[in-house]
Amino acid sequence: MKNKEVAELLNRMGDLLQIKGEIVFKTRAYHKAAENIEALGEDIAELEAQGRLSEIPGVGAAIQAKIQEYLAKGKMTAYEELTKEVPETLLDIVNIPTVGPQKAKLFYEKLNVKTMEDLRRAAEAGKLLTLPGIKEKTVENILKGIQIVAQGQERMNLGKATDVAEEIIALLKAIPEVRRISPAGSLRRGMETIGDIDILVESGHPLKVMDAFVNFPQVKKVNAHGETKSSILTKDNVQVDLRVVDAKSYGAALLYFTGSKSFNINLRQIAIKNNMKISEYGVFAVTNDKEKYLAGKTEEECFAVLGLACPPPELREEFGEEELFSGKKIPKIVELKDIQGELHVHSTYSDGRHSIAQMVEAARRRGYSYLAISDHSPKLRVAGGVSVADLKKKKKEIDNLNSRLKGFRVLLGTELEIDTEGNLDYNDTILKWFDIVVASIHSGFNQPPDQLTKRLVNAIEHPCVNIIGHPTGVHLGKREPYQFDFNKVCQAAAEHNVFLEINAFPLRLDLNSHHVYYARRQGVKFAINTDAHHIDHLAYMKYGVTIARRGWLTAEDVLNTRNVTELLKMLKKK
DNA sequence: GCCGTTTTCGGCCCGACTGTTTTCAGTCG
Repeated sequence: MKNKEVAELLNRMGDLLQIKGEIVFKTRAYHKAAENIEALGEDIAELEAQGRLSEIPGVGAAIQAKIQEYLAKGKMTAYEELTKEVPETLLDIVNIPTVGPQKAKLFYEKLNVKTMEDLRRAAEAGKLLTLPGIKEKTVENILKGIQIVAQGQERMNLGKATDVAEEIIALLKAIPEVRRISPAGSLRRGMETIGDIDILVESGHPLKVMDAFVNFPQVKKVNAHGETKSSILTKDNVQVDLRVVDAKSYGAALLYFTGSKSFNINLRQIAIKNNMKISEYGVFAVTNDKEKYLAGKTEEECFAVLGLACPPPELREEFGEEELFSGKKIPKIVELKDIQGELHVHSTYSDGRHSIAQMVEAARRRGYSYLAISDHSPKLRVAGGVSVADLKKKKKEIDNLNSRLKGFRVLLGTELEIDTEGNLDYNDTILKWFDIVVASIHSGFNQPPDQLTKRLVNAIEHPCVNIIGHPTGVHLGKREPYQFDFNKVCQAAAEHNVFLEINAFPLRLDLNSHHVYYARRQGVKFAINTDAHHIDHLAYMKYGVTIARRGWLTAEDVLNTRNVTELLKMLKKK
């Protein structure tokens, strides 16, 4: 799919136009079109082939022609022309915190600064100070900004962000002046990766809360310290932004700071159509330039005056927008308490840290009624794949446990290796011993997409395979997903009643929410598993449920919301 | 450059913080 490439190019074009000094609405049009293309569930080349490019919101005649040229010839003349006027390297400069298009333009035009290195030298030589509106403090911030970019501040996964946020929130809660408190931003929406952490507090004494916040022991650096908004960098380089508002604005502020950006813009437009205005301070009726406060104490109240139901934060994303603002009732999406068991965990039979009995005990403590112990198969040597001889022992151990346990069922599972040729580990006779088979790829990530697609589809078509484990192989921030035809895999999975896994391990979160949203519309069903290698990992289930919610899944769409009888019946449907 | 239930022109989301000014521009979310 060329969607990402096209979006990237349009984004760059928007940025360059901004530096060039084009009107903001024109540059915004490029960014808007890029956003919509990135959120597209379909292949943009496919849309073009069907003559449906103009159906993409924000794509009009001019941008459409540019996309067509790029898809046909692999280049965009307008972009190439533009880079002759505005050097591409200025995009790196805009990326520096505190430096935006205006300053980049100024530095380029007055000092011929083209690269980040040029800028650093100009700043250190004091040349920037000769420019209007630039004094020592600005130069200092630019140099700091360059350093931050050089360090490369990475996005963290949802698990780490949750841990950091919980620690800070616990400290804030201990301040007597803090009343309501909540995470906001991408963390509250449950995104797979988080850039910085937003926290919202209700308090009548904002200054006291802010002063305490910027003096927490975790703070390495204070970026901003105001009455309603402060921003710090923690010792492990996580940016945390705190906003403090009063009771009558808390709901409106929570709504606003939760986003997404695109969701907020949609809401504001709905407000305008109804002669209202919405900001972080509340929803207001607007008549003859006068504003009257209508709502703001809670999110529900704000949505209600706009005539809308309050959507769960996980749904407030661009890719579900059409469905969200269609006026149709929002379905009841899956919750953590719907989960009745897990189907992909490891034990000491392969590379898990705990015995089957210990894993089962931990699962029972979580209120589950079943657990499939799905250890690796022999071909994955590094993970101690289970030999056939050990498998017999394992089966006996599980049978013994089941004869003793009441109201709980241990299932014999396997995480079955799909080898580089697309063959499965264990022969068909042995595969029939398992209650459940999770087939996964752990090798040959760099094969051509066709080959990877073939391996996955092969596995799906095998009569014993029930689930495809961590379907894209991504390790967030560490390893790119392997490339394959996701659409073909979805079609095969839907056809053969094979469930795609939402792997809840924070490093993976694979499938991601885009995949889930798209696959659900292809008729795919899912299983949410933690891939636990330790009893503590079972707690990661909440992250998997978050991804499922972001993909608009109901309990119906998820295999392990069923009780064990229904579960086994569904597995037989292959 | 896009878009339309006040439509084919004239709008296009809103506000805080910083650093520079002395009323504001730029950046950020």
